[in-house]
Amino acid sequence: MAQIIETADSPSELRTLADKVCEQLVTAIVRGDIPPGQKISEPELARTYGISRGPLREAIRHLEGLRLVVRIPHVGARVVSLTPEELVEIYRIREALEGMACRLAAENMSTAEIQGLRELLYQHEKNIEEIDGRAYFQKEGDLDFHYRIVQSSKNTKLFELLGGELYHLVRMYRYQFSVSKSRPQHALKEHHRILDAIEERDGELAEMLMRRHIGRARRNIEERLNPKNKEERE
Amino acid sequence: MAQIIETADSPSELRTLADKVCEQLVTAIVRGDIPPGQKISEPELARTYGISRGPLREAIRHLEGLRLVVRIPHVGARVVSLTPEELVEIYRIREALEGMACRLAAENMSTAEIQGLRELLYQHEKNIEEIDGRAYFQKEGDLDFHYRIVQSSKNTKLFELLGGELYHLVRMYRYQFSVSKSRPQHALKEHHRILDAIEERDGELAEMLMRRHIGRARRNIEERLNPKNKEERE
DNA sequence: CTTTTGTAGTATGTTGACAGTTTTCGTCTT
DNA sequence: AAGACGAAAACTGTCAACATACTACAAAAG
Repeated sequence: MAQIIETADSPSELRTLADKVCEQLVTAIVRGDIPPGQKISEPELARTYGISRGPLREAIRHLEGLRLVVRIPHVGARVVSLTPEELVEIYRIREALEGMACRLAAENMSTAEIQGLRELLYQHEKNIEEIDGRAYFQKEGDLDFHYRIVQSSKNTKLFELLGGELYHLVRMYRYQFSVSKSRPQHALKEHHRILDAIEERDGELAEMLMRRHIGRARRNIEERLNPKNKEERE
Repeated sequence: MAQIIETADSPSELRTLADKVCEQLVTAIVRGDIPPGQKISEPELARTYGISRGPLREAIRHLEGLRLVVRIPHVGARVVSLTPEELVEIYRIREALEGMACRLAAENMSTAEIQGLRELLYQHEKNIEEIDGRAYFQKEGDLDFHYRIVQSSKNTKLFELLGGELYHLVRMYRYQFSVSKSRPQHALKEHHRILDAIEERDGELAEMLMRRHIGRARRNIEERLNPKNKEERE
């Protein structure tokens, strides 16, 4: 019995049941509590969250738009199961989009935002040392950095796109494939370099570094998929 | 009394009312039949389409995901009214994304697809001569070209993104601001050049040409917004 | 005359029930 | 024993009614 949990921001009463349930479902799917490929049973979920099927169906329709579920008329909805190929596709898109976001961030990010982001990185550093590595930084911390940069690009449409469906899908991947021990210290160093470029208002460099950064992550994934053809990677 | 009109593909019966109405509403909004900023009255629309509010609400939820309407809890949904700034933002995103799509298309497009696309361009040429210019080409024809290239990039996620929400928003802009006499012949020539590069499998050049092509369109928009500061554009 | 407040009206949010389709399971046939 | 047919159960799609929140208008107070 999951029940609807009120989230910090947004004054609870002012949001519809569908909105609240949708948010619950997003986190449930992203965290893998509802595993990929699983059928979404309307009656069951309605009982679980203690609501009727009306709002639930609206929530599912929204999840469909977020590409988190796939719906077939008269059959039902299933949680998406990302193929490795699709994941690589998403990383290619991130390469292009976040590269651009980084360039814009270098132009538009306020000094206060830069300082705040630097502090976030220091915090990440501490977390890595403390827990000797992986969990927090891997799962959400890293994405915080990227999220903030996109936010600071001041391109609202870009933020909607990357902060919306793509963001959720990448988060989902992080939890599911449990990114394991993939170079947290190295990534953190790259984050610092990117922020350096932004601080110096060098948009061109910032874009390049971000593209490289994400490109490396993509190649990391590709390698894990086809461990054989290593000779092909540059 | 609009009634639900059956579309060619997809066997009517196999789709839900919500899906059909959603499609109807998309075209109605894109074409401006429901003008930007207009309130979406559930009872009124339900009467109009002869359905109940249940499926209609699901359709609206989907439109919200497509960024075609903005919804406020307990208040209602309104058709988005794109600000010129947002439009420029979208064109910046297209620049990055379609540039990438073009490079991928140069790598992955089949010769049959290339030939089909070339024929489409010849058809556009004829249309421009016949009707002395504007309407068809401006409104939908041009986007067909871009749509097909994205399709031929063989990156399904990219196609979902550009062929989904962004595509509808750009289409909407075309109808609303009625792009007027903005260089159809010139654009067509650029299309041919882009296709040339794709045919020669020169991804780098194809990407550059596409970025320029969209960039010009963006500057075109920017100029119309701020006709004063012309000196700023490069 | 402007502002405020209360009430009526309307729209949104939610529910439960009904209709039609799909899936499942048991039985019968080959 | 394996497959096909058929009936029952479960689920999705749709609807109409109820509850609640907002909106608008009018009357009263400053």
